[in-house]
Amino acid sequence: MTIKQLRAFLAVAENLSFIRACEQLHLSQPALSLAIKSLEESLGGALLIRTTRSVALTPEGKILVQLARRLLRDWDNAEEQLKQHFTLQLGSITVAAFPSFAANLLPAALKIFCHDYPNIKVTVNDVVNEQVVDKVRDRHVELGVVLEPPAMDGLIFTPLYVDRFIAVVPAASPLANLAIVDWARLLDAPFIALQRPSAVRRLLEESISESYGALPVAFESHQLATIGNMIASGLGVSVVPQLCQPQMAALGAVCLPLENPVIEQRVGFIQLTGTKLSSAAQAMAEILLGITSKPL
Amino acid sequence: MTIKQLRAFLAVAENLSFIRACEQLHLSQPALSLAIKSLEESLGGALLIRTTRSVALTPEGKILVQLARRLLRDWDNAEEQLKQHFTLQLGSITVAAFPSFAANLLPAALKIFCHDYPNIKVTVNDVVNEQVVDKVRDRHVELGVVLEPPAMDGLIFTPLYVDRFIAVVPAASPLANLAIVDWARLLDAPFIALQRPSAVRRLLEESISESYGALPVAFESHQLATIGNMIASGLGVSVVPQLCQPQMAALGAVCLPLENPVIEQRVGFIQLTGTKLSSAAQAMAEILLGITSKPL
DNA sequence: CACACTTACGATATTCGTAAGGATT
DNA sequence: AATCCTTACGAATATCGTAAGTGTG
Repeated sequence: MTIKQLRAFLAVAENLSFIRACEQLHLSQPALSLAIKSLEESLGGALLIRTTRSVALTPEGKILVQLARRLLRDWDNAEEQLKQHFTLQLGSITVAAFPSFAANLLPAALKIFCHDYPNIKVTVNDVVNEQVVDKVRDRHVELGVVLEPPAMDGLIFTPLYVDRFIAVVPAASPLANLAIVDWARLLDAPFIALQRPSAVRRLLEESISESYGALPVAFESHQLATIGNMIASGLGVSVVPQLCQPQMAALGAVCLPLENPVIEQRVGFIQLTGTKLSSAAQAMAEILLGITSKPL
Repeated sequence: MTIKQLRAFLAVAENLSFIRACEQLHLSQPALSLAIKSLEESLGGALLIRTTRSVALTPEGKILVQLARRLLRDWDNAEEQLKQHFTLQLGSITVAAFPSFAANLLPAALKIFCHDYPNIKVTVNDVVNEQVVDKVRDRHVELGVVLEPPAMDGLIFTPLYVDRFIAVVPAASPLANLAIVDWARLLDAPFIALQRPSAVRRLLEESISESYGALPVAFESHQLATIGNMIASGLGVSVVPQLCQPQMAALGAVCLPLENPVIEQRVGFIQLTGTKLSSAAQAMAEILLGITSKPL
């Protein structure tokens, strides 16, 4: 029994005519006749009772009509569903991103994605960098945006751009008018840091420990917005990824290039090795690449 | 997308290996490779990610695995179910028969049928002759056993045997020792008749009205067993189809050939024209023919 | 170099359409 | 005679298996 045979049978059964079924199936009469015959042979009995003037169903044929309707409907639905997944008319993706990316760059990507593929459900996880890696490993998410992590066994990292960290100071600070600031001068002011665990916090500590020892943390918060507000209020200064610049500026803090040392860190997305991204995730990855290829 | 392709895909997906799937499918590697390739092309995207050393599913492939399992299971079930109907391993029939047939000849047929086809459900309707015809017409039953009815538009009648009606008298009756009895002598005794509506009753009245006028009914009952018992008790005599002989004899009544006039009536089964009997009903019909071909 | 999948190609099997046949209205 | 289904047969198509190719461990 094949799909074609079953479609042929159902067409004949519903029309009670070979000729009308032929038109519907775009098939010649003899081909249809043979198809039905071979179906009957494969099932072991007659399905249709043909007189030259009329076509009728045998009792077994009636049973098959019911079965065939359901089988073909399910078949077509499944086929259509999968095609829609490939053509991005249906599906879902889950993405994780570290907080500063999720807050600053991701919304633009999501906007484009939702516009281009309105029928795909997107779930976003805004978690600290290490958890992004974990979630990709655990298959909780298909795609993760991270500050390049040190160990990535079983993961593929695709770089998006290189982030150069920036200093953030109050507008009233004497530093605010400098074209560039260096760490020595920056650390004169009280330092407001992202709370542990945070990849940004860890990076800062690792980067300056050699030259300046421990980070002199005056205030801590998990939230970038809180840190931005604290800086804007003159409570201290901070260092954040470049991509936070718009957010910090919006809160009234001043952003400055930073040197001695310059802190650069690659940002990219990760996926499991050995698995291919779904068409939907692939589309998302391409949008991310498109967004980050433009200068920030 | 074809059944073969889907089976091939599922085999590969479950083995995560083309080679192992080949053995399972009895197919060469290249053929399998091509089958998967054409399936992917027809669906518009990759389902499997092959490195030379391993085979993995794409996200869409995982979706299809779920769909394919269900589709193929349903497909195979349907195919098997229909084959079973044809091989009489599954199915059901409904038969109607007029009461004296249902009581006397049908049980033997049912016994053979149930022995030969234990998995087919049989429903029997024991109703008066006219209702047998109605039930076949209404499609309430597929097969009906009747005393040949006068009008049979839309029905096909297949004769089983010719029934010659017999006289039934008490063992104590002077008639009981005759080799044959005629109506004139029989009607001297009180007549016990089947109650209307009954084809047997109607036949008797039609057959003797010319020679003897109305039937002199002393007692009436719907039940053959009751009539038999009444006769055995000496309350009167009756005339019944020959096929009731065993039942009447078992109740202690004496059966005699009857003449002047001889009443003969064909007994057969009816089915709707334009419809073929189900394999199960066909088998039942053949058993009925077998039983009635032997002398009663 | 051994294994696993893919590509190439000739052979086989199916399926198709045209033409002829048969049966019923 | 007209209609509708079936059978017959040559042609197009699809599928298969053998053999060669490719890439990885």
